Amino acid sequence: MLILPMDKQELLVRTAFKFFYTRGIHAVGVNLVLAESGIAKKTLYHHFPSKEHLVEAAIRYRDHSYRTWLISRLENVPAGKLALLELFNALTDWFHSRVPDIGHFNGCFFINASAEFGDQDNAIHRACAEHKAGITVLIRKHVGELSLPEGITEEITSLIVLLKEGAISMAHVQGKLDAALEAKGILEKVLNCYADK
Amino acid sequence: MLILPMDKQELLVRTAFKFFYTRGIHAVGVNLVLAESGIAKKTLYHHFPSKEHLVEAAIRYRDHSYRTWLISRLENVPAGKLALLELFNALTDWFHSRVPDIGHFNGCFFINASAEFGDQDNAIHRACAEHKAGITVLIRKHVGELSLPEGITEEITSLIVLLKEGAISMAHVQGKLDAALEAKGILEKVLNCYADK
DNA sequence: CCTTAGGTAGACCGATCTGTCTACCTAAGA
DNA sequence: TCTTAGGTAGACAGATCGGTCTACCTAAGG
Repeated sequence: MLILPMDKQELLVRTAFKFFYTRGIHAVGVNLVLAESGIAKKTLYHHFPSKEHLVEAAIRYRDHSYRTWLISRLENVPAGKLALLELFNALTDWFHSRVPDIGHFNGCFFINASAEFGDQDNAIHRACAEHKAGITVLIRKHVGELSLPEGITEEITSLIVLLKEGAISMAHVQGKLDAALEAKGILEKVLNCYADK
Repeated sequence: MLILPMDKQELLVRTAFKFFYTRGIHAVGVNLVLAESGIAKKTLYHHFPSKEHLVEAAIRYRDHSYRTWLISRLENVPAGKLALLELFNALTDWFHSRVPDIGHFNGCFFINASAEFGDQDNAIHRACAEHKAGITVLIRKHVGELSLPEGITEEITSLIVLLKEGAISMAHVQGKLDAALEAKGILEKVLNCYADK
């Protein structure tokens, strides 16, 4: 019986992500990642030319796992309005750290990383912006299921994205873990408003 | 004629804020702040027992200047709905770096600082949360001018805060500098919805 | 068994981090 | 004018940073 050797590159990325997410990127040195993962520095620099590339890999890793989680949440309810409301249920579970797949809540990794790399031209910042754009596309697709006029579809998409981002901020900065529930209540009301017209 | 000696403590705080805001807190060493301000390290540690205390001073400084700016913006329009919409005009000016008082836009300093100091119990994080709570109080006061039932007042306040935080996130992470205008449009529609009922 | 090639370990490098220390400089009061 | 106290300057210390280098270890092929 052969025990498969752990893929060290993936272990590095997962370990790096865990620390970058919980403690911040500049605050975490590669030595800590190496000590925790039991991997040698030479091996890290064999796989990644610099810490920055490790950070980018951590961002791609989180982008994939977060997106995968969110997609599956939205797929498991009937398309349309219910899926849009489910988004905020999912956020609430995330805020309360009830989603093992994506770990203990510590704000949005992409917002946090953008805060540390504020320059819009920075590769890390750009990767964060692309993640957000991808999530917006996902949301827009679900809004499209409502079969509203295109202008309204865009407007609802904007509203949902703004509410979502706002809820993440309030949950993290102020510890208002039910911010997404507030947002959900508001969204319901507004959707009814649109329906009445 | 006596030339008043520059208050070195204030110069330290202003210089520190400038760098912390534009480059991040962990990414900026005290040596850089000292070199830029021309102040000696001993003087810094005479006024502040540690870098962390300097960071807290920078946060208090920003809290004061930002709050002062926002209050004056909201005071200069008729109370009520116009003031609420003016909030988003002010945000738009901020995002486009058209407000010299508060400098070039680089996201919300308090969100950024919270990202670097994620622990809710951390003094820096708590100071950021208190700033946000203070701004929410300010907004609630203006919503109160609409003389709506208390529940509705709270709901509108939540909506505005969520839209504001969401707009800040989108403006910084994705560079959508007109996010506050989108939010304003949505707010107008929603307020009309409430009025119709 | 021997060779060889490539991944691995961790000592090491110069730079930079926060924070300390001594020596000095200046201004106020006798 | 002399004393004295406190703010100031910047060298310094010890730790840690990102990144490099040499020595080694292991597994495959002849």
